Amino acid sequence: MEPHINQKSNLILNALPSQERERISTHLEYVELPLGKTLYNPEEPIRHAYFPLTGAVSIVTVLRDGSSVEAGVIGNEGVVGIPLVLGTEMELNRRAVVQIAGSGLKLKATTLNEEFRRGEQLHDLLLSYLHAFITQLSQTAACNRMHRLDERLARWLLACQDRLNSSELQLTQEFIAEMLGVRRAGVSVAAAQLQQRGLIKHKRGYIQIIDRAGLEATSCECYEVVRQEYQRLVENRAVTG
Amino acid sequence: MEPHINQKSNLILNALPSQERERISTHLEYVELPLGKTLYNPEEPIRHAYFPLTGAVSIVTVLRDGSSVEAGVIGNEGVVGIPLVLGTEMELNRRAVVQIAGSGLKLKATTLNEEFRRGEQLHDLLLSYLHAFITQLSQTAACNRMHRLDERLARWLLACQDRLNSSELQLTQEFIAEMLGVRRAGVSVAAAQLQQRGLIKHKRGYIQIIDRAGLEATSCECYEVVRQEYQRLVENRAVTG
DNA sequence: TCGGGTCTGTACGTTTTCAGACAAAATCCT
DNA sequence: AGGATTTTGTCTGAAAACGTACAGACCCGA
Repeated sequence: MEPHINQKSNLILNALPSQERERISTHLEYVELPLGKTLYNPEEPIRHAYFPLTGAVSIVTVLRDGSSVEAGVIGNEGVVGIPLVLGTEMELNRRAVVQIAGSGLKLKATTLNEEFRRGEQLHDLLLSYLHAFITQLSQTAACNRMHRLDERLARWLLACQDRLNSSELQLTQEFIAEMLGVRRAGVSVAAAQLQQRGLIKHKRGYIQIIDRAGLEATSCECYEVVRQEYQRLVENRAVTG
Repeated sequence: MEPHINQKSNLILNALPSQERERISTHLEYVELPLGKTLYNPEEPIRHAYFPLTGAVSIVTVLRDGSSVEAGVIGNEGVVGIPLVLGTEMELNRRAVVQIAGSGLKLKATTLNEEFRRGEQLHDLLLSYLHAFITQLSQTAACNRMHRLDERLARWLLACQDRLNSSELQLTQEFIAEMLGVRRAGVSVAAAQLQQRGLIKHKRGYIQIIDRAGLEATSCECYEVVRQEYQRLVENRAVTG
């Protein structure tokens, strides 16, 4: 159902042919990804790419008034630091921040670039992943405009759980509000509503998903569309690649 | 100020070294891009890439209820059909539709792919352009959530004018509403407000920009952020590349 | 165990946008 | 010129989310 759950490995690295993977492995360094850690900021050079093993990293657009809105999420199905292979080492408007604590493997910017430019399997896998990420971005752009908060919250919780091994999330409403680009009080109301319908249970700094099917029914279509695209482009390749 | 205005050439093709450009040129076919023409639909194979010379193409996310929201715009600074080089020949959730009538050069999907995979200059230029496009998507995602309609309308009109040789746009409020993901009546009110402040003049199916500086002041920051990124990544390369 | 900091639930009036509708104006076609 | 069609301006009441505020609940460290 959710193939990228419960795997303590990175799907992109996994899909590499053994020779390529072994060569790259010698450059990989294990890192913890604690909640809230910033992997890069707008206008700062990106020094490493991160291949998450567990947990999730949020890519958020930062506005001039300091507010921020999540544009996409990256878990073990992807990699943080795509700009490095696109020929630039920074982003003007985005921050990468750990949303669910976990761990990953990091690779120096220059090494990633060299490997990418060899034009072997990593090259194609990254581009394929990128397409799925772009689908996520464009779907989120529409979602932010058209869908109600409760639908978007349900979508967001589902996407979180996909990157998690359990149904329990350690997140404050304040953090969620910043991701969804709404008031904290708004999240409070929406969460209460989901709980009242028996879909989640929540207390201070904690949300547990009780009824996943129910959440999927409440969520806007965006969850499903994005999931489908990742499955088509990343997970299938990970098997056949 | 707006280097990609007033050039009847495509910046990506322009930036190619002469040998590469000549080789590719033999495969290019001139096409008109009439207002409203659909270049591809969700879940349909993309058969050609389009390098606009004049006019602009809108990439819109299509939702299940048939409504749509613009995710990004592509003019002579870019190319329509990026998925082709990312290893897939379709998009699940997006449509490409001509927003400002013009013309372009089209290239068969397979040819683009072959050229891309040679790993020469086209490869790098497309990826560089892609990064700027991603910046546009992520900025729009935040913009759709955080900014008021009048600010977004101003932003949108500016982006249109950048792809145009004149200050006059042939567009109905209905069309604009669909791009911005709002009601037609909302656009009517917002446009009246901009006109009352002397920034634009509009009548049936027509908008003229009167005070560009004023529009820039009214627009949200998103216009400027995206413009800057295109300048950094595409236009500078077009000169030095 | 007590106090300070953090997090949550809830309230208020306000702003923005919505849905739907209708008539006036502009344009097109014959 | 006349009628049909398209486009626009405006109206109504309603929904959603806003900014702000405050008190209660919870948690942690001294």
